Amino acid sequence: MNTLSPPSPSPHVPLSHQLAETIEEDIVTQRLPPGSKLDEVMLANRFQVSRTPIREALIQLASGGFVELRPRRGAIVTRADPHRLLEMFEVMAELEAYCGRLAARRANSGERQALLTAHVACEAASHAGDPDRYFYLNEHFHQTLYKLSHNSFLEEQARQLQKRLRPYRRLQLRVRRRTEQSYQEHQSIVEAIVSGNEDMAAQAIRAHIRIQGERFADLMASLQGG
Amino acid sequence: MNTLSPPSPSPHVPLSHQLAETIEEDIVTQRLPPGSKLDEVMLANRFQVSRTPIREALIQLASGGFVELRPRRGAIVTRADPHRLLEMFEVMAELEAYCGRLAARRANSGERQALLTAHVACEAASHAGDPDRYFYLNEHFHQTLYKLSHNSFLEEQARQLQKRLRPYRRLQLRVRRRTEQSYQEHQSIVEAIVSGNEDMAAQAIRAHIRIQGERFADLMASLQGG
DNA sequence: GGTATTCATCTTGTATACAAGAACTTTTAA
DNA sequence: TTAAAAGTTCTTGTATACAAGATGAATACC
Repeated sequence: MNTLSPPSPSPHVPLSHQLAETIEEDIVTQRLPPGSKLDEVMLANRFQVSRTPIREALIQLASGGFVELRPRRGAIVTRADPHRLLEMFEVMAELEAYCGRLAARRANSGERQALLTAHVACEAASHAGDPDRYFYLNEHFHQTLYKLSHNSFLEEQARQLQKRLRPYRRLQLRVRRRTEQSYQEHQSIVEAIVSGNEDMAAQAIRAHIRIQGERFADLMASLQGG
Repeated sequence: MNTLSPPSPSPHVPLSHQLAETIEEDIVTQRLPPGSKLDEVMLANRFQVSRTPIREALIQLASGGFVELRPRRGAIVTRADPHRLLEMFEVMAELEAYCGRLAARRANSGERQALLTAHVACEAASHAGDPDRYFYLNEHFHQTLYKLSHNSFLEEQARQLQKRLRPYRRLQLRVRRRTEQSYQEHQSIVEAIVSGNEDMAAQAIRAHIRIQGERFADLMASLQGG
């Protein structure tokens, strides 16, 4: 037995894992909208595999909250009702606010610079009102924030929830001048963290995330009413 | 060999789900300690089922963070290193603190009474220094707290993490006079929530949870050193 | 005509079969 | 004696087979 070289991570990735990632991507990008039925045979044919890895992928997705497994009645893409989404945004706001607080406390100068860089990168897309590009850069900005917390578990939790809320956040940016407003909010966040103001960082982030939940609620209400 | 109780017969729930619950219970109660190898054939024999539902259960457990799936090399019970656990306790502290804040803001008088009842129930076990009984009642107290947040998503997240940290919290209560101290801390929490003092509730809970993480770190350090 | 019931079909849940990589054992070379 | 190499066994990953509940259609009944 060789004790010097550590066991290298197996290069082999199970099919079910790859399938889960692919299907999850289809869900968060709305190619598979909430409520879609996920027929095992259909998916098996589509990906040219047997039902076994498909089922295993669906179980992973269910554990992540992306799909709902109804015993003996198949899987559907989770459809979150507005109230549930508000709750999720509430939790997201707290998680991110805590990331910000820790970032303000723990981030070194290089990391603060990285956050600033990620922020500046958003500027052009914001002013141009390019929601797709802004969406991408915005995600990067927030993920940078998570990393600066120096708490990898918190970072993972935040990323997971970010992904889960992705379809609903995406909608927001189509609202008039939302990208510019979002960018302004980022400005306050960056200032607070760079200057090491924990409370201000937490408060700015909380407000930033909450706005999305509330806007979503408004949107849903208007759709109900119209 | 240790007898792991078979899954309870429940016709409409998939086997894999029951198996996952049973195995998870064995993990959080340390009947399957961190690092244990989870051989698929062995588990299949033990539960008198085929490997298929066993594999599906393991995937669910992996998504919940209870086991680690190493491609082509089998599953083991997750062994969290001390640093990781500190991180998890940090996040738990924030989640629960937020539960407490929302509870102080939102709970009605009946709910406040329920919390008080759950608290008082802990008293006898605390003074008797009965860690097992206190552990059970303590979990109920905290779960009541989660419910009072009036945010079911937050409640679920908190319960999940509570379960995941269970093996490590359980250790704490064996420490001398820890049950009494825990009970005292609960006292401050209850007072804050009943009186509707959000900040005090959040702060008291944060401290309460943090102590566990820090005590755990101390314990690990002493084991390392000795 | 509408509703309940029975039967055929389809889909899911579990078991078994087979293929391929990992672990272990034995052999061989220095 | 130690270490590398080869061969064997064992375990996991995927495919297929089969059983049982769910869906839907046709029929019987009011």
